[in-house]
Amino acid sequence: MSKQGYHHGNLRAALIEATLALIVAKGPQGFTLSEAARQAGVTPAAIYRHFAGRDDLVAETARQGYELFAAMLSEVSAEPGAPRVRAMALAYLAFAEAHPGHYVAMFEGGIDLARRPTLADAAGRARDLLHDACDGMNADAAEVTAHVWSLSHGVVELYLRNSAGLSHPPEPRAMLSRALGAYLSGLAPPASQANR
Amino acid sequence: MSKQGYHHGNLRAALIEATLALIVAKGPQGFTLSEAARQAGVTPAAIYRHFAGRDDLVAETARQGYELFAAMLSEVSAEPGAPRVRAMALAYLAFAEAHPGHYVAMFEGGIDLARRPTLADAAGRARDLLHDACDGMNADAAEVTAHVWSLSHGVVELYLRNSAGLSHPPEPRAMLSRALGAYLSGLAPPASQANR
DNA sequence: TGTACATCAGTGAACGCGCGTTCACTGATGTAC
DNA sequence: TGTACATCAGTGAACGCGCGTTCACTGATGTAC
Repeated sequence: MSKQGYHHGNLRAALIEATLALIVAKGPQGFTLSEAARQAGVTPAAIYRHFAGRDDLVAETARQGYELFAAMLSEVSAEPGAPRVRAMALAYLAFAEAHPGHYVAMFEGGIDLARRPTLADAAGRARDLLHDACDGMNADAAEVTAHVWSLSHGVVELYLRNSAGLSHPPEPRAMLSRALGAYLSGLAPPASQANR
Repeated sequence: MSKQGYHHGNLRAALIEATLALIVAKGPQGFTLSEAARQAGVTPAAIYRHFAGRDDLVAETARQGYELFAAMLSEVSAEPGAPRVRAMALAYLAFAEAHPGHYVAMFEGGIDLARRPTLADAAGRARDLLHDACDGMNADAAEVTAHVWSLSHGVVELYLRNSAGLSHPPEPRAMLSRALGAYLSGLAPPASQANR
């Protein structure tokens, strides 16, 4: 279906797919333009018809990751307040689990967000969705956003991707869920308990 | 004081120092054996008198980082319970801030803990200190350890090291402290409020 | 104190490697008439 | 339907580069007597 001769048909998409596979297999550092070309059945030089270079390919992969992530966040349908915040944190974990290549390109790819406006926009859109969900909680929305994102990100890095190096890491989903339970109930004023 | 001729005097220490400086300046990926040798005023081949190779040098740097980190944790003198847990989380942040080279070597250096027993030991010792502090809280100690570590790690990655890519990241110390406040008070049973 | 010698930390040249990128090119596609 | 031609996606060879690692070596240090 691909590779029907001289013209590839959809090299651009094939290269991004190869990038994802290589990043998953060998880490963001093990990723190589030459190998991506090889995997797509094409000469390294062909890549330059579609991307400005190595960084551009990784950045575009990361951008698609942010879009995907934002799409997952916007599909969260839990009722506003604590349930919605919790569902979004779990969506973050689910995203990292379901799309490890995108996740790594986004957070460990070494791409400078500041120098890539379209990437920064996509990242901002995802962050805004979480921020909106955190609005109306019993604290500053920006700070709750930062807390929830930090907690989720830490769980993903240390236990899902296991950079903690544990031989038997805990099940991240239930663990994150309970952490959020404690945090969100602690956010409520001391007298009135739990999340309304 | 160094470089008094043919013999360096303390090449091993100088190489680790160069590794730290390079990792801070160019990221764990930008670190190069050749450049570390250059910075220490020595031929690349000289490195092999002290380390088995590139990975070994980075791993030893990370190991010293874990030792340093454990030392900082063990100096925390806050009273047991919530205050101690909070002080340790803040010590994590302080460590990452004061020793960025060590931190990056430990968590972004791409070293496989499982294949380096001495490294894993050092990491385990640091983790045990946090675990001990979490014992006696109102929940499973291992889980509280994971929660607190995740939260601290997430704050460091996203806001101290700014992989969130924000142009004006929040002040991480106060932010982490408040997150812990909510989490720890949420850990207490609903009726009796706050941390005893 | 002086000399012989073992030890070993560092040299410097060389290696093979795979990388990202460039260049002039060529083959396939699709549009105009 | 057929032919001429512009477009452009891919080729393949080449480049310069810096890397990690090896090797036989040499110069300095320090110990034995």
